[in-house]
Amino acid sequence: MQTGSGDQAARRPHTGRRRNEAARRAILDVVVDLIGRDDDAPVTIDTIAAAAGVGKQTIYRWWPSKGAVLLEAMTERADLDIPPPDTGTLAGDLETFLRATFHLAGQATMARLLRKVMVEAQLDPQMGEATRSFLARRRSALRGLFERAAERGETASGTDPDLLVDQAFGVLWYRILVGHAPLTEASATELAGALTAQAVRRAPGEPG
Amino acid sequence: MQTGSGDQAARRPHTGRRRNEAARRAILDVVVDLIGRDDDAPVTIDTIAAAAGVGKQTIYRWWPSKGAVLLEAMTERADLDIPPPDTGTLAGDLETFLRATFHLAGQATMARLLRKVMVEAQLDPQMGEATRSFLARRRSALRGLFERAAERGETASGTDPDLLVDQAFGVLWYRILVGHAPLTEASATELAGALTAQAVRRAPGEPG
DNA sequence: TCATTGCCGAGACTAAGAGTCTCGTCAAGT
DNA sequence: ACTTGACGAGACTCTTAGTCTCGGCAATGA
Repeated sequence: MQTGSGDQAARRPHTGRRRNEAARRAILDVVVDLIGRDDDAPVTIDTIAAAAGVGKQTIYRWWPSKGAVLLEAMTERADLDIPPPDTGTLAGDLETFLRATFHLAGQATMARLLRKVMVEAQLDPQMGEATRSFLARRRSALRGLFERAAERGETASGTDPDLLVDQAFGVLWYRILVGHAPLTEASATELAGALTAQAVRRAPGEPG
Repeated sequence: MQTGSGDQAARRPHTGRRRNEAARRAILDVVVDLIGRDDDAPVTIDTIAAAAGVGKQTIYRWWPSKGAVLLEAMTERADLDIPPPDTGTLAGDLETFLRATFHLAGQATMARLLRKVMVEAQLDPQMGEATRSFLARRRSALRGLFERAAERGETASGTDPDLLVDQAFGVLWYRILVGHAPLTEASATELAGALTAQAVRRAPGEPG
């Protein structure tokens, strides 16, 4: 997500008062705090601004929409907390990655944040694009695990890594949005095992 | 979704003007028509009422919210168009079911309808419950295929049908909501093959 | 046939929330 | 000191869901 109108800095040197980084942090932190509360307090621009001790215009100076603020709060945490693992085997990599992912996304606050971001992505095309781009990074991280396994000769040819990736993130998002089943780390492990087998499985007659 | 206040009929015989079934049909049809249009015309209660030639109150007399109308329009089509198949093998059943499901959900109008319903489900707890209940029916239909295969002794013990089901619908919803990849029938077939193998796979040492 | 009941279309109205605009203030550069 | 632009505050517009009210009309029962 673009952070404000920094492009005019290219034309002339900056003068005047500088942006308040503390306000930026307060806004992002307040979003997570408000969403995390048990009472279903409304997370509106007004409540965010009030709780952060900030004017509404300060929010819109830094982000193009409310959804963009939510997305950045989410992105900060997701990109930080789930680095791609390297255990040496596909099974190990997958289990590590999926357990960490399910653990993070399964926390109540994060789950609610994800839901809200996905809603905004459906409502506003610009948010849709930004969200798609974030999710592409996550998919790419997971696909990398399969590709590395392929380079090691660990997987069968002809398996479609994109489908494997969508099966994994599909379960995650489907459960978060529908809420019929929790995102447990046990299910992450089970899923990792299934996807490993799916990637490794040989076509009939293919040498192993 | 409950259809209006029919419960007072239990107390005394109905008198007065009856509900207009034509208006009900017009409303549901107009919703699909509006959503299907290429121009992203707003699908609001006002535009629905106007296009259906109906007063807004008539909509709210029959449905508790706008989301409920969308959900019913969706439900009508989904329950109708995807009967559980019975080809005799898990592989055949799965492929038939998933191809039909992906085909229906992959149509532009249906996909947009699904997106809107999912958004409403996130925004309104009552809609969340109603949507969850619809999706539970779809999951149950798919899980039935696995359970029948298990009764035939076709699948391995210890595979979790709920995870298999969530992988299938997960891919569907993830792709619909994120929009990074289309829902092709080819991918349905590939997914059916993968899930079949997952269900049939034997644990090491388990007799086949 | 005629009164009662309750749905009908129409549209005014309320409430909530996203995003804009303005104002007086304050801080960073020149 | 002066200029520039971010700051908090809050009034304002706009959209949209949902409610309320009205006169009209259709089905029932006496």
